[in-house]
Parts: sequence; structure tokens; C-alpha cells
Amino acid sequence: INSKMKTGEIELEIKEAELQSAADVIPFQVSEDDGAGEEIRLRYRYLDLRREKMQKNIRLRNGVIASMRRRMTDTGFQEFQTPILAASSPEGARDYLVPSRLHPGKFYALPQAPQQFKQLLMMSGFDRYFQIAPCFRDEDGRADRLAEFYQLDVEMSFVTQQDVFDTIQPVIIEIFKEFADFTGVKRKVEWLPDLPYHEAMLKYGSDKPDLRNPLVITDVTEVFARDDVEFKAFKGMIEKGGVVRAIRVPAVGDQPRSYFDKLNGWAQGEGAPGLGYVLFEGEEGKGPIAKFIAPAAQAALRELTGAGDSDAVFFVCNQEAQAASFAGKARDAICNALPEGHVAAREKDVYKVCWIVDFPMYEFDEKAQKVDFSHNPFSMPQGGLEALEGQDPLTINANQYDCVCNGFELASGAIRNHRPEIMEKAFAIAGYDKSVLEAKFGGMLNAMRYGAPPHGGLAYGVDRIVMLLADEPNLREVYAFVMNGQYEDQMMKAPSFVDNEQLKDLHIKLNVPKEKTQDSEAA
RNA sequence: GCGGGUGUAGCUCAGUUGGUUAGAGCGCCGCCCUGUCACGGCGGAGGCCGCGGGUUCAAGUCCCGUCACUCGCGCCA
Repeated sequence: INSKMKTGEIELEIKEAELQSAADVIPFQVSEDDGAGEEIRLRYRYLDLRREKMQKNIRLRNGVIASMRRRMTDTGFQEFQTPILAASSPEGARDYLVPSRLHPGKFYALPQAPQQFKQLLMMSGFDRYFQIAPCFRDEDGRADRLAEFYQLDVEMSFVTQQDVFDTIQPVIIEIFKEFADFTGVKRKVEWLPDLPYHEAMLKYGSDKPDLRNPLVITDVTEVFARDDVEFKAFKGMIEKGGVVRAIRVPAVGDQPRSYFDKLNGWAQGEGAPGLGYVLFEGEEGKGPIAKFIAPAAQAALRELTGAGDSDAVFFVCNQEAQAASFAGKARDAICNALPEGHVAAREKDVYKVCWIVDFPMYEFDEKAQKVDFSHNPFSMPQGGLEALEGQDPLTINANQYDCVCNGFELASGAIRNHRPEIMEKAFAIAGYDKSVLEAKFGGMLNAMRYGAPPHGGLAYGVDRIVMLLADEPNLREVYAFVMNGQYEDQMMKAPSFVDNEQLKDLHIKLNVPKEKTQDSEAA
């Protein structure tokens, strides 16, 4: 008996063995993780999938999707299928196009999302739709973004934003709880209060904040504008309309100098001049820029940021958008640099989820020098037609929301604009003529003209949920078969050149740069 | 399109200020051991040091170019 093994009390006696299928020497080990790189793992994915970790991840994926289906059905939703060969949508991400053989010169597009179809289903009287929907977007990838992915796509009729939250939140919480011990450690699921977009941008410098990081950003522009502060670098920026943001970090008085130097180095690596800070200790704080800030102004900083003795406050100064986003990055870097177990270290073993609400309907497009939609043009503006007609567009919020967890955008959704006349006005504000609207979205506008219920919904990234539950840093770890970062499948050789007969059928002539042709590639 | 990182044995990696015959662990092959279970012992095979050019008496190491992979930025209404 070997007590070290689960199977240590079992002994099998083999009486007969027959070779069914001989194996070549394998390119990497499957019985253990030998650290094989991603490139080779993907090229031999069928071997990679034999490994214990991948077996577990793929089974987790199956469990999550089965659970999703069951819970959505139990909640009263019906599952639908919508077309994969669909119309190209003029806005948003680049489409994957599929040439039509029967209609020379015309193309289908793979759906970026079943957005318009699910809205049409609402207008058809199916009031609770869901689909585990494949989606395709021809944009460059990231660790958490692939060319094809699956969404838990949801839409409901006669609902408010709060109705959507109340219906979906329990489903998501239960799914997370069901699989929260997958990695062997039980993880908590905490759903935090709704966070308005503007507050998220100010306090966390991101519209998908990782709320496990306890650090919070404060605006301290007023302090650096005071006469008893002599820090010229910031003053000049403030005069040009810039802002100063502060990040308070508790209990770092005993951190070695290298902690602060490391962060300064990080900031320089990001292209900033540095990361100024004041370490508070009694009347006069320490740190490279403390001497420019009079004691009274330092007291004001403490007041605004809540900093006490032995706390440090880091500063970021720039135009508002850049300052917010850089402060957000700094907030992460500062937290990451803290030693394990520190009072402000990132919380462990917890999913911190919340709704981000009140996204702005419009933003000012600096490049085009005009007002444009900031996110989803189909969202119902808060205040409806009245707001569109009477309010500065840049102050109008949309009934639009995201669901964020541990720094990932898990879902995005909205209460839709179901009234053609409000749609027209909304597009007019962004500078789109009625004819443009008709040309681009005529199909859906027509449907609205026959009466559309108020409706809204959202879409969760299924793969991101599985990735979080599996505690994997990369989506490719939760797909059986998946393309690499360049969207190539090195195992099955996709994409590939096709033969001339196929092209002829499709009435397609290639115009490929010489160095990228089949012949040059073969050479 | 842009930036960072990586590229040396089948896999994962080391390789010093440029200096003899480029190493390790795992894997592979052969022999031995046979209550082992990440077995053990002995022996062995295996390298365009990503590719091309340059500097040098001498390049895995320095310089230029290029390709591949990867992470990020742009992009993703």
C-alpha cells in the first residue's frame, strides 16, 4: 500500500494487452506540465488537450455553459439561434466577410453579435431571449480577446435597467458560486453597489476597475493651484486646463526607498517624467516634491485624500482623460509593488463584481472635431427625446451598463432605443442624416415602425467567465481549439490559400502584395 | 500600423568582459535492476545558437536588417 497515492491501495493485474495504435515520440510531455510554450502546444493541440489541466478547463467550460443554459431556462428565457451568414454591419468592429457564390460581388458577414436579430425578436413578441452565441470580430487580438468567441446574449421586453440587473445578477452570482472552488481554493463572490461611469473614471481611472485593489484616486487639482504650492511642472499643466490626481497608499512609511524608486522607474517606462509623491510624517511630509508644498497645503492634501501619518500620496498630472487613465495604471502598479500581506495589497480569492452604469451617450471626437456616439448608438438616452432636444449632448447619459469583475469587462448591455423618432434625433446629434440612418439600419427601423416594446438586455463573455473561474490569464486556456495571436491555426493551417476554381466560382480576383502571395510563401 | 519581451538539443532553459570540443534537467535509444509508482544505476544518440549581412585574428555573445512567437498600444459603435 502506497499511502501517498489516491490509487495506492489498488492493484491491477494485466492478463493480456493488445496494441491498438502506436505513438511516435511526443513533442512535449502530456503526463505532466513540462512548461511547453504556447506555439508548440497549439500546433499539437490534440496532445495538449490530453493534459490534466486542459481536460479540467474544458470540462469546466462545459459545466459553466450547461449551468448557464439551465439557469436561463429556469428563469423563463427561451434559447434562439440567429443567422451566422448575416448582413455586414456598417459600424463597430471590422466584419469577417463571406463571399456569395449565387450573388457575384456580394458578401455575407459573420455576426459581431446577434444585436439586431435579438431586438427584432423582441418586436416579434418573444419577450425573454437568450443564446450562447458565437461572435466574430476582425480586430487585432489580446490575451482576453479573440477573433471568435461566445457570448451569453440576453434580451428582455418591457424592462428597465434595474429589471435586467435583478433578473441576470442572480444567474451570474449562482454560476460563479457553483464553480468558485474550481482551482482548489474556495473563492468568495461579492457583488458591489452600482458604480457610475464618471465615478469609476475618477476613483479608479478605468471603466473596468479591479476592485480587489483597495487604492482610490482623488482629484487634488485645487491644492496644486494654491499660492503656497510651488510645483511649477503641475502648475503649468493646470493653467492649460489639466488636473492633478492623487493616489493615497496607507502604511508605507516603513517601505524601503526602493519601493518608491521602483514606481518612479515604472512611470518613466510608461513615458511619464516620473511619479511624484509625498510621504506624510508629522507636520512636514517627505519625498521629492514635498518641499514645494507648504505645510498648510499638505494638510489640505491629507484632508482630501484621507492620508494619515505613514501614508504616501502619489500624484499624476495631465489633461483630464490622460490623467485619469494614467492614474488608473499607476493605481495598479502601486498596488502590485506592495509586499504580500500588506494592508493595501490586492485582495485574494474573491470575485468582486459590479455594474458600471450611466455611460455617457456622446463624446467629443477630437480627431473629427464633432460630437459622436461614445458607445452604443442604439441605447436609449436617459431622459429620452426631451433630453436630446433640451440638453447639452455631452451631459446626456445613456441607459447603458457594463458588468465588471476583477478588472475584466464581463458584459455590456443597454436599454435600447425602441422609438424611431428618438433614434432619428439621436443620430442627428451625432451628425448622421436620416438617409444615413435608413441606409444603415433600415431593416430594424422598419420593424420599429410596426410597434416595438421597450426592451433591453446584455451580453456576457462566456469565455471570460470561464477564464476567471479557471484562474487563467489567457482565453486560449479555456478553448479546446483556438487560433494564435495572429489569428492563425498552425495545426489545421487556417487561414489558407484556396485554389483558383474556388475563386472563380466566387468571381474573386486576388490583388495580394507580391511578397505575400502563395508562390512567394512557398519559396 | 506602433512599442516591449523572447528565439540555443524533441521540450524547458543556462551560457561570464567576444576566446579551446556550446552545457543542464526532462524526454529519446541500449544495457542492468525488479514492489516500483516524478523509480534507480551505467552507457549513448541528438545543435544552421531563428534567418541574412557586417565588425573582428576570433561571434551563441557586438552592430545592422529581417522573420517568427508573445504581451501591450492603436483598433475593438
